[in-house]
Amino acid sequence: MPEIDDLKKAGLKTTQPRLKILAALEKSPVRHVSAEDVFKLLLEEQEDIGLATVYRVLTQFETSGLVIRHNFEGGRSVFELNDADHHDHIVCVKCGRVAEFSDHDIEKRQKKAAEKAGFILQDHALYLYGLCHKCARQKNA
Amino acid sequence: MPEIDDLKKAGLKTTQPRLKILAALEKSPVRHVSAEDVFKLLLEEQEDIGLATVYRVLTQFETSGLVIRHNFEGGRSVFELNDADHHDHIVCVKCGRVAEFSDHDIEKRQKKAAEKAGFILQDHALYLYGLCHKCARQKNA
DNA sequence: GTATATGCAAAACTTTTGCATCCTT
DNA sequence: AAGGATGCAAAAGTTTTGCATATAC
Repeated sequence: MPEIDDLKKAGLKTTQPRLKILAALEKSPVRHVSAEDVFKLLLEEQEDIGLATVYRVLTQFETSGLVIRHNFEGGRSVFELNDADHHDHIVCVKCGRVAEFSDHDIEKRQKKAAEKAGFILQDHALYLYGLCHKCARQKNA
Repeated sequence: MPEIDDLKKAGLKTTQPRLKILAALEKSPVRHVSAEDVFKLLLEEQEDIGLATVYRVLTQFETSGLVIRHNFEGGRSVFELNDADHHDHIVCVKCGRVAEFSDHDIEKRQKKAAEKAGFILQDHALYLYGLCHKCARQKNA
């Protein structure tokens, strides 16, 4: 059970809710999910885990580096598993689909820009917004 | 009164609340403000404008391009006047100070990345998070 | 005068928290 | 057994909305 090791490494007690939430993130058909989404995924599998717990656990996961929290447009947080490979995101403004990309040069330039502004860079969020090819085709609706 | 022209150009009726809110954004000592911040600025000047109106007007301003809405970490939206010069932001995770920068190369690479992913780029948000020089100095507190 | 905008209060949403109970070690 | 985790419900924070009244053109 690799999930147990993940939790231990994160310094978290291996409880049922935490295991289930981690499994839900892994099994989810969509990689980027809100707390509500996770809650619903668990409901579908008859797992009786409260929404408050989902929020608490996702926040702990974020703190321990297991997941990444995003603040896309729309007000609510979305989460994704933190695989070691860093990447940025492009979100379709019409259908919400999320694609990922990464660009080493952009990263380098970000660090430089931070230094120039007198900051020690700790983190960054780069979100592109646009129309995915499917939505671009159907201008209507 | 240049503000009147701004509103007309934006296709908005020139009402007192809209003028006052626009003026507040211009006069604000801090460039990046939340709806609540605008509301308080107006209160200080004895302007009796409801918070709901502030939200409505800021959203209209966003739609018409007069202001830009940001979703920094922390859950609530912050707004800034949309001066023609585009720039990105770096936010101090400790004191909340916001600095601005711009990098033409990053912009170019964003457009390319979007194309590569099959998207038509419409907008982007690049937020850097770190410690400003003041907060980096005082590691305590 | 007519359509639109505003204020107020209530509602809608997302996220957090207090507290009694349950689970992990 | 002891401390931390969970569930529930209530609260807190932000943003939206319904509706009567006021304002701009």
